[in-house]
Amino acid sequence: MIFSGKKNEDSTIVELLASSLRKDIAFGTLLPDQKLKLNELRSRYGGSNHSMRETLRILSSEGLVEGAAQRGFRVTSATEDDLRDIQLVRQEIESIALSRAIALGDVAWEGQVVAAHHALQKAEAAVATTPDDLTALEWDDACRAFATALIAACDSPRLIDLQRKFFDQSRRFRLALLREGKLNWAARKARQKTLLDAVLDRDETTALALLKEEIGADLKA
Amino acid sequence: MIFSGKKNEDSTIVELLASSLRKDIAFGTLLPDQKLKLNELRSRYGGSNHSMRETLRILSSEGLVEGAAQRGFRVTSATEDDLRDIQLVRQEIESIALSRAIALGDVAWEGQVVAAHHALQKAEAAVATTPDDLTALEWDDACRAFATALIAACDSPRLIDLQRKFFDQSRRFRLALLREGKLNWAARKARQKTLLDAVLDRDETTALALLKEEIGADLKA
DNA sequence: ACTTTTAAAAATATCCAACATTTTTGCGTA
DNA sequence: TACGCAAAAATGTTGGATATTTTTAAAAGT
Repeated sequence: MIFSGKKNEDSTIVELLASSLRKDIAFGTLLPDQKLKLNELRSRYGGSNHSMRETLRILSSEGLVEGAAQRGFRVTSATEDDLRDIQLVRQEIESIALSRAIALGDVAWEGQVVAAHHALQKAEAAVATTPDDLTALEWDDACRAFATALIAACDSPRLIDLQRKFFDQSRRFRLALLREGKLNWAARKARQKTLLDAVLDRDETTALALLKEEIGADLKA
Repeated sequence: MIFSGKKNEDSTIVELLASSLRKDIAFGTLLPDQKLKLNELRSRYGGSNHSMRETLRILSSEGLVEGAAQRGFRVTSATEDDLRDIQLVRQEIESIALSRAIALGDVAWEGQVVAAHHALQKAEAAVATTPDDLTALEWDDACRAFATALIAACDSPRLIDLQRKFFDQSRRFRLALLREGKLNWAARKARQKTLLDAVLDRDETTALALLKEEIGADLKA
């Protein structure tokens, strides 16, 4: 790989804006329920009003932002109920997908999973010691990569897409837990290892239980 | 209700455009994989450059259209694989939601379901005899309303949203089956009635099995 | 004081016209 | 036939202008 790991696919302005806003929503710079006025956003992030509108449409489709006709956009709220709902959907979607992946996956898939798990271990260790923003982002990405790898072999583009979407919706909550130091690193490490082993053993029942637990622990202290 | 049943919520141009395009995609006026050039669309549906772009972003978030950076938009393809995938996701999502609804629903919910079933019966009878476009649309809406009512009590806004989204993705396929006269009205009627009864009896196992069958039959001849 | 009304300000939604950049197309040449 | 290049087409982006709607603030009436 010549151009290093993190490929910056922001080929258009709108995608660039979307990335910036996504990050700021994840880190809480833009708070839940905050009104997103076009001109304020433009002076902060740049871009024309149309680009910004398009950006907000995109974020809206990702569930990070909500728009109402004639009334503009606001950051999606993040109540206890929202958290529960996201968690529920993630558990269900990823369970279905993981079942299928366990049934369908080949050796190449197993390789992906092992690699993603390895990267995740490193990232967790790193963020546990030095929890700055950049490390946090990399850790969060590693979490996502692991979750994605687990279901990569599910043979359903739409399930994969849903997994991605809901993981992104859960970012805010996970990063908040990290910030508050409420993550149990030892327990996570053990659970992730056990999950990995169950997956490699094609032990569906155990794997699903652990996956649900992992998703739950990811979002609630 | 003063303003009759079908509330036209297209308060903005973009929403209006989106409705038009949605309909044309559902009916196959816009074909799968067809390139959607902004200027062509504008001369056909009206609206400015930006309104049309925003519209396409919306449809894109609904899975009806796909966009690639610098390469514009095209109607989402509709292969056998796509059909299978949509069907799979619908079955899984709606199963989860229906389980929850059966567990959580109250009498008011049962009422909704009964009402939606009744409307569906009428709509199926109507479309079976006079299959013009308008009747077809009303029938399709009744199908959606029934499916929506079934899961309305699932207490998960996101599951409800997913149901809506994937139902809309499946429209094209269902309307195609209708056009080709491949729907078995008698079997549908019987199945829907049995499903209704199972739901009212809170017989989860039977209800789920029938729901999956119904979704399958809805999309494959 | 407390609504209700009204007027002003702000914000959203839309359009037009222009331009830079990228992709696609058509054609001539090796 | 395949290749490369120039022309044409299409996308992405901007700025400015305007209509409409929502929000805010002030004024009026009870």
